[in-house]
Amino acid sequence: MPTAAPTGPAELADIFRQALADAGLPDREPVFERPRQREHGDWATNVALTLAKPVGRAPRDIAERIKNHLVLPADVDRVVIAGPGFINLHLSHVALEQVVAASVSQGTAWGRATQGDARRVNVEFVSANPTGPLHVGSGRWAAAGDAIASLLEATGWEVHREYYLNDAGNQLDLFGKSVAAVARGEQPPEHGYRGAYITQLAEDLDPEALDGAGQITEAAYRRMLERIKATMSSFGVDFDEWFSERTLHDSGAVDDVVRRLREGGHAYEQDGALFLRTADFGDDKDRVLIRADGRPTYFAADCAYMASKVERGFDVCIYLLGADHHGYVNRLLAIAAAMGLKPGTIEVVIGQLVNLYREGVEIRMSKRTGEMVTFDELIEEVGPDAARYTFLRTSLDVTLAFDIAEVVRQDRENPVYYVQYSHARIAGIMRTATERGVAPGTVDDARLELLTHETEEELIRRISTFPEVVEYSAQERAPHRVARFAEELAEAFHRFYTECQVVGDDEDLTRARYWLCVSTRQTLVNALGLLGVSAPDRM
RNA sequence: GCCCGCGUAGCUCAGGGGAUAGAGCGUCUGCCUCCGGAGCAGAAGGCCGCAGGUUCGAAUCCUGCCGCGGGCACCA
Repeated sequence: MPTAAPTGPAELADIFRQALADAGLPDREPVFERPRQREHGDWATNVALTLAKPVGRAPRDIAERIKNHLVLPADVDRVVIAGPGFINLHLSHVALEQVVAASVSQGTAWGRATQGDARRVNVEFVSANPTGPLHVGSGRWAAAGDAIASLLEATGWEVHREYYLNDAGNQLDLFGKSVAAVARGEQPPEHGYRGAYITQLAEDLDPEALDGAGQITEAAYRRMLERIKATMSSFGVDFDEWFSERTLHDSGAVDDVVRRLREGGHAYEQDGALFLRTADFGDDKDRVLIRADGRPTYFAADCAYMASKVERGFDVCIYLLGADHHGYVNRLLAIAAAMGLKPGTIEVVIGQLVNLYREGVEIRMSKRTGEMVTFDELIEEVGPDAARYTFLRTSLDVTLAFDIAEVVRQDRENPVYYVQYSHARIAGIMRTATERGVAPGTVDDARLELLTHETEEELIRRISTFPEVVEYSAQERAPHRVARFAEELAEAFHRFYTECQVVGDDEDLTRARYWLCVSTRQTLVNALGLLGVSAPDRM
């Protein structure tokens, strides 16, 4: 049984480059892609098309010349010149058998890749102010940040998941004052916090027992933090670190970074305040580090926070921010430039916001009145799997229309169940196989060459693309690619299932199909795992 | 006004410069003596916002315009 991997784009590129040289054609890096149409084979390259102009010959003629000089490995069955001059490669059945064997033997490592020297990446996400419960919008960042982190882990990065806690400054004070006011039976201050959770906090925290507003603030903050942690935990997101802004002030890190920026010549005083020349590095205007009254701004803490990340040894720091914070991108990059960081060290990923609907009717959330659907409530209503999947199947570049009624419905309206159902179905087949006394043997002994039904080959081809999907999704910070892949994989499986009886009279065929099921199940588990969605054996 | 994102089927959305633009939902038609029908097969439904440009080739890249969302503090 073959254990090697099928020929991929990297090997093909080398082979084609050699052919170009042997054919006396100019050197060019051939790009291989997966053709959309099945008839166009497993890999296609347009290299002949790109050479047509410089060489001054028809693309199909060039393709013919390249083809005549190709020295191909055994698992490439056919080379076909098609259309305007594409060179299509068809892999043999042995290549498919290799995929089944490899996915089974690699198990949870299937689809993962390693880097020579594991580089460290900090992924910071959610980081909502601890002045209220997380709202639904934060759910998108929780799901996406966690999935991006998982994707980076799967491609060989050493990943640190981090939540930045704004536990210093005006907003927290205002939050404390709001709770204290309500506890005394007064109205919260103007622009203060209100809503049921404030009332609840005011009732729970006895102002008599707490000496002054400072302690109320502290107690209320602790409660909110615990609630946020509980929410993240119930959603299955596990942060390596809850980084406190206070520590930056208390340790002198803020003063430090301000001093360093000043020494670097990037800061100046005006109107009694200290400004950082962020405009020199692409920002719209310079930003205040130290206010005229001597207090550092939130922006100064941001500088210290970035410095902390770099000092902690991260090669890359990803900030996942909502579109309502996109104005921060340039100033964050400007800080990085002012600190002399290598380009690419700081990377900001922007996600568009979430609009909530119920049965097509938009639910307007108002922070001012405190009326909103909290993330807790959403998880409670739709469950963590459906919530995660819905957040993740759409590109972060698109404003998400999250219809609670649709997501909560446990039927085919929700793609997450379609994917999970395929896994449960496989588990069901496994149970049947056991009941009927099937002895599957090992994948290496199975006669995988029997898997020649069209739906079997399609399923294996789909499985074979999983490592590429993982790599591309990680590189593009695009977890929705994994979700879409899972849907396509589930579809391929359901078609196979409809056409092919797994547990049947033919023992060899039963064993071969059994291992194809194992391969599919492993791929589903690995894909859903990257998204933080469970793969249930029964539904 | 400036900055960011989006505009693709009735709705929600995929689509990595390639070949005949896809899926789910909704609508319509079929498929359960057989491993899970939360499934499968099929039909209908598209000037890919508009106009230019680059390219052998543009839904994809560039420019302009239109529309929608978000952002433009010595708040965080």
